[in-house]
Amino acid sequence: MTTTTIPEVVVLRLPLYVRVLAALEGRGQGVVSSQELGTLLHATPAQIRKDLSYFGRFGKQGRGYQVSNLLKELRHIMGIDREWSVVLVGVGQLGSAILTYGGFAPQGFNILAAFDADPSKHGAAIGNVLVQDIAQIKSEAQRLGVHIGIVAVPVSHCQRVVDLLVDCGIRAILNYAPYQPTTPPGVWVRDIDPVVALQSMTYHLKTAEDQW
Amino acid sequence: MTTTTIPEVVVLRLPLYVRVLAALEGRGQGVVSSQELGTLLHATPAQIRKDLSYFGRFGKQGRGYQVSNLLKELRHIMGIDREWSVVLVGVGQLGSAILTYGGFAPQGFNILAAFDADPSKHGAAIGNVLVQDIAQIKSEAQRLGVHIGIVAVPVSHCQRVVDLLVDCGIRAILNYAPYQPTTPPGVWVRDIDPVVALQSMTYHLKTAEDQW
DNA sequence: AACAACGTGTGAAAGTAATCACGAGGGTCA
DNA sequence: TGACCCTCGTGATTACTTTCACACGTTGTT
Ligand SMILES: NC(=O)c1ccc[n+]([C@@H]2O[C@H](COP(=O)([O-])OP(=O)(O)OC[C@H]3O[C@@H](n4cnc5c(N)ncnc54)[C@H](O)[C@@H]3O)[C@@H](O)[C@H]2O)c1
Ligand SMILES: NC(=O)c1ccc[n+]([C@@H]2O[C@H](COP(=O)([O-])OP(=O)(O)OC[C@H]3O[C@@H](n4cnc5c(N)ncnc54)[C@H](O)[C@@H]3O)[C@@H](O)[C@H]2O)c1
Repeated sequence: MTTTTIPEVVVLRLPLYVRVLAALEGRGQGVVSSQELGTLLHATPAQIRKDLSYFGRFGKQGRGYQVSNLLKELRHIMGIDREWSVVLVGVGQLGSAILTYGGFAPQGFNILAAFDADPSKHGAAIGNVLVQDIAQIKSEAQRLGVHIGIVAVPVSHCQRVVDLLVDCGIRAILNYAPYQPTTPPGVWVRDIDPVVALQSMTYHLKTAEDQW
Repeated sequence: MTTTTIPEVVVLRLPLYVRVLAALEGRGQGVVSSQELGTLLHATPAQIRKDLSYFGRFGKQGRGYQVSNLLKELRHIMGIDREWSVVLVGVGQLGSAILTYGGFAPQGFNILAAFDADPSKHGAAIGNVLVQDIAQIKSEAQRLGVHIGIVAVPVSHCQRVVDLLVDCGIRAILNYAPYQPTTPPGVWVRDIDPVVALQSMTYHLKTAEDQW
């Protein structure tokens, strides 16, 4: 058995592949070439083929890839052909918006519980969940069999909340606080920070301006 | 004049450098070594030094970097020592949340106007801005001298809205729709999609599970 | 003043990732 | 059936990134 370990860049691209394949399927397209996928993904055909070849041989020479089949395979590879249990920590402005956002559940990410440190929020119902005391998180997380945590607390609390989630056995964390928490090996973190995204663009805007 | 072009990976890291330097400054720390920065950024000291060396020689041997000075320099390099004018397109659930989020203005990103296609939203005041008709965007963007656009419309409208922004002369776009729009060269786009972030983690969760 | 400890800046080396380019098949149609 | 056009999968190549390792300046100590 030849288990090559997959480059992380490839793993980061897989969800994008799934996203466009799902769009193609929704549009009723049966077959797609690496050429066409490349155009849709702003990547070269060679990169698409190389990426997919890490996982198997899904295409047919002379034709391309069968959309529905490739989609099914990739979903399985990524582990998104199943449901994942998610908890949210921090039910403020952002946390409330996340709870009412309808984009997670259809993708198999079910936010089963929400926790906050502020007692005045406990018992409130937002989206489909009841806000609970953060002190309850360990027992609840274990009871619910939670896989993933979403962090929406102020920067100053980010690290301690992440530590808490790790202590609950959670090994994947989506972090909205503008801070990179430290985690033990085997715990995955993705940070979302729109300000950082904006700032990496102003560098280019400025640089374009500068060459007068 | 030796103008090496800066690797994009480096540009993407600069905002993170600024973020931790600002925290260090706020905490009153005067000097920092590449070693310590590396720890805070989960990077090697060598990488920090190499990254900074693209832009100049900011450190002092045997000591490290003066926090406030390095911060000032990086802010200037990134073009975030000034104000940027931003418009939002799509004032729905997410768009409204963005308008009321207090995290952009302190970093110099001023959302000056918001546009929506739905007439029933026109005239509404959300955050500090009035929602206007999308038809007005070109004249308004030009009047306001807008640099950056934020897109929060449904996927189906993403490409056309992006095209519109480009037509307004905007060359930096923060896109929240789960779709990668096509843009002409010289236009910068950053996509934010929490689902994609989650999906790239489930791959690892699944893989960890699989090795029983 | 000599020495030790420290930490930068940077070429060189090692490690990753993207692209090239081509053999091998699949599909189509006369 | 065979000629021709497509497009995959992949080793080889090229390009890019990270890490190494050390000369050299700075600070502090005796
Ligand atoms: N990435 C993004 O798109 C984005 C957008 C908005 C806000 N943010 C960030 O998200 C975070 C929250 O922002 P917000 O506007 O919702 O702030 P907020 O103050 O409205 O909400 C924070 C919530 O976290 C709770 N909290 C604090 N410490 C806690 C703890 N230890 N355990 C559990 N709950 C705790 C508070 O009680 C509060 O309800 C901030 O870090 C902010 O910078 C990110
Ligand atoms: N990345 C994220 O964190 C995140 C979170 C939530 C939603 N989203 C995405 O953001 C988008 C908006 O989500 P939402 O929940 O706010 O949806 P929504 O339906 O509440 O809002 C969309 C708004 O866009 C407006 N709109 C549509 N077409 C337009 C056009 N051509 N010009 C101007 N305005 C137009 C609509 O009138 C509506 O007000 C969706 O693509 C969604 O998937 C992303």
